[in-house]
Amino acid sequence: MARPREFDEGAALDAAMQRFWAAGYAATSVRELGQAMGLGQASVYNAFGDKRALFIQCLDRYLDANMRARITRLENSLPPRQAIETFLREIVERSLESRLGCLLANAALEVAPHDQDIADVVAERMEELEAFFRRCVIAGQSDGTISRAANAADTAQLLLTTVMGLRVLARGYPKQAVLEGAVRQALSVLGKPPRRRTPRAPS
Amino acid sequence: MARPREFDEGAALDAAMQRFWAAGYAATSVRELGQAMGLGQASVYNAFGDKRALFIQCLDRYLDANMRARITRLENSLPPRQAIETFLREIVERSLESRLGCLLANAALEVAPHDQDIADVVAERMEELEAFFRRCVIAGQSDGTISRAANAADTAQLLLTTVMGLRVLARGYPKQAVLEGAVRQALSVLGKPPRRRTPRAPS
DNA sequence: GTCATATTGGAGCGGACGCTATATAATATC
DNA sequence: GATATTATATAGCGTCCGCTCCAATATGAC
Repeated sequence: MARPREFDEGAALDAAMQRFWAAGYAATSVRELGQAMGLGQASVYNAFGDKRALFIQCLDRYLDANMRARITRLENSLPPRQAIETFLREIVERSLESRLGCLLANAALEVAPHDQDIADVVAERMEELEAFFRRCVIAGQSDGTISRAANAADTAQLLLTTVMGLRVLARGYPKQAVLEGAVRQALSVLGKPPRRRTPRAPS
Repeated sequence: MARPREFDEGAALDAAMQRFWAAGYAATSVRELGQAMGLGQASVYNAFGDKRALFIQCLDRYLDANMRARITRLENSLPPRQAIETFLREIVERSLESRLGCLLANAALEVAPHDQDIADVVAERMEELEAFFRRCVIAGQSDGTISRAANAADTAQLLLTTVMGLRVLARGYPKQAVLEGAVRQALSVLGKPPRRRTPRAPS
């Protein structure tokens, strides 16, 4: 009953996401976004609302495509301890490839303190990541691959904090030795990795 | 030989620093800065150069007055393990008081990737904080208050990462239980705190 | 006091900002 | 094919941006 869109909304959102990711919210203009998306400004506003609404859609898309997809993939394909280890190691890999860091961390610092809606999204997703770590720790303690000495909630909170810290370092102090050392030491709180197939929990 | 300044440069820098700290670099205009500093724009440019130069001066001032001063104070007044513990606990306290976070972390995410000079400052100061933690860990291992099981460099890197992560959470997910749990678990890598006055190192 | 120098307030530069109004083009329905 | 509806392109709205010019003002050196 009307003229159809000439562009792929998903691809356009991806392009906008990349700009916000690289340059931040305030430093990215709607004109730049439109250019990156291959759209005129009118189409941007027509399809996605204003700049803030577009940012929220980009943030959601980023989190679904990156964080949540990674959680699902690792949780379904690896035993819990390895899921944690792989999660952190993948972040180090990405951080050494580029200085983009993490759009969630960037948004948490730049936008969340001044925008309640975005703050809610950020908090919700951080909680989601924390919950993933907590599930993994508890499962690992059950199957004997993670020490029962450490409190699961505390460990999950440290892992969340470590991820966010790594993302800051990725943009501001991207030294391989630092990232890898931090991860190595963070993982040490899980206890020594099991050498046998079905090791006993220490206590 | 000329008309003197009518304002206190330090106080003006402090006022500008607060604005950058709270709102970020891009989202703070020179007009706002001048207003907060009690200066006309001409005086701002005359005394501090352009916006970017002013930001760098604010960042330096922030780091000297906060990070470096704290390092010096703790290192001179406390034994090494307590210096680490107090550093982290003070950050948690500050994070629960306000959502300001840390100007260094904010700058690392927002500005460093696009400005080499600022990136250099950021990296330099991160290295400084890392070195503080490393000194403390090594000293604590010498006096027996910190376990020798953990690698000192790795531990310092984890502590640096934890600090940066806490600063992200402060702005985006400021839950007391999360901050405290993360710190508790991060400190656990130092080994159990000594109960006796002069405990032995474990090995 | 005179002069040279530096600071200050205010006006304003050119340009980019977020966003919108309007007019045209393209489609599904009937 | 006429109509209703949406998408696109262009132009432009008012505002704020970083920054500068300029006249007025206030000091130290002589």
